[in-house]
Amino acid sequence: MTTMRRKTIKECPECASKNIYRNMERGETICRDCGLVLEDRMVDFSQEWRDFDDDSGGSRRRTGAPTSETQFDQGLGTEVGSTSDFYKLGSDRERDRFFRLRKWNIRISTAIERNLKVALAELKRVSSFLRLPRSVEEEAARIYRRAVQKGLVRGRSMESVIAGALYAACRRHEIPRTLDEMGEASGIEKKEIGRTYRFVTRELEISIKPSNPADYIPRFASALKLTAETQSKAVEILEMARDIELTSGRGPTGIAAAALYVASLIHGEKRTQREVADVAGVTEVTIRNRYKELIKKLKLTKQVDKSKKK
DNA sequence: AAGACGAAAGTGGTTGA
DNA sequence: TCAACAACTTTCGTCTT
Repeated sequence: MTTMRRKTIKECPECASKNIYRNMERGETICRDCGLVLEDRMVDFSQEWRDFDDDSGGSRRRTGAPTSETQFDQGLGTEVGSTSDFYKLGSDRERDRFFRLRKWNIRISTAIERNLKVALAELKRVSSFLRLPRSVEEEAARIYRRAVQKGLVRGRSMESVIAGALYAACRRHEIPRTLDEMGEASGIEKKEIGRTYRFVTRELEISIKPSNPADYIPRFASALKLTAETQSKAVEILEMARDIELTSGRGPTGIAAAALYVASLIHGEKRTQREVADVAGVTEVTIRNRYKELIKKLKLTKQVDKSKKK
């Protein structure tokens, strides 16, 4: 069996710098010199764990596969006997008992577990589409499992609960995806995802901090091919904005987009409002509104004008 | 001609009586 | 349960580069 491994990058293809920073949690690899996000959107073809049935197993096999939230039974399924055990049994009574138990066990398991199996396959599909790290995937699976146990899926589609769980997991790990992205990946309308997300987090009492606009910056900046300086300028702007309470109550993506827009103006690598709006999933109007507030309240007018004259 | 700007009306969600 | 409300969107006409 061949296993495709993710190539380890040692040097930045853009500027040949070796100053590479790898953030496993976020699934991102970033060049510290030019700010290029190297692996953010790379496909992970690697196997999640080794196939224990292959012929290289044998002597190396000590325990089973690691337990995992994304295996429908945590990889520790039980089955009462197998039909070959049947012949080891003595009396008729023992045989009766054996079959009864076996039948029941299968009946109980299948309903719930078959659902979980399908659900977790869907979860994996969506999460790999979005290139989410395993930690987030596991968290989402944990949330989904609890939702099923509490009967929260009833009256809702399985897919929307999956999407909601993933959205929540991303937020908890501070690598938020927008509802638009989640919608695109899952094929569920973003309204619906938002609804189930709120419902599930409320019912399961999962508390989630309001997301920090700065969490969106690396991804947006990378999509717009902005330099590291512009990116850190945007973060700087966000910090200033937060200090004077410009950020509360506003949609975090809009603020992040506006900060990036302003930063791109200041650093003379201008992007149109349209371009920034598209990657951030907001409208130009929202960017304009946030942008006006920013330059007014933060007195950035001079900086923007200065770079215009160049 | 493209981009930026701003007014006006509409949408979906939250809040408080 | 309903109405007021804030944030954001859509649409469109006008100004600027």
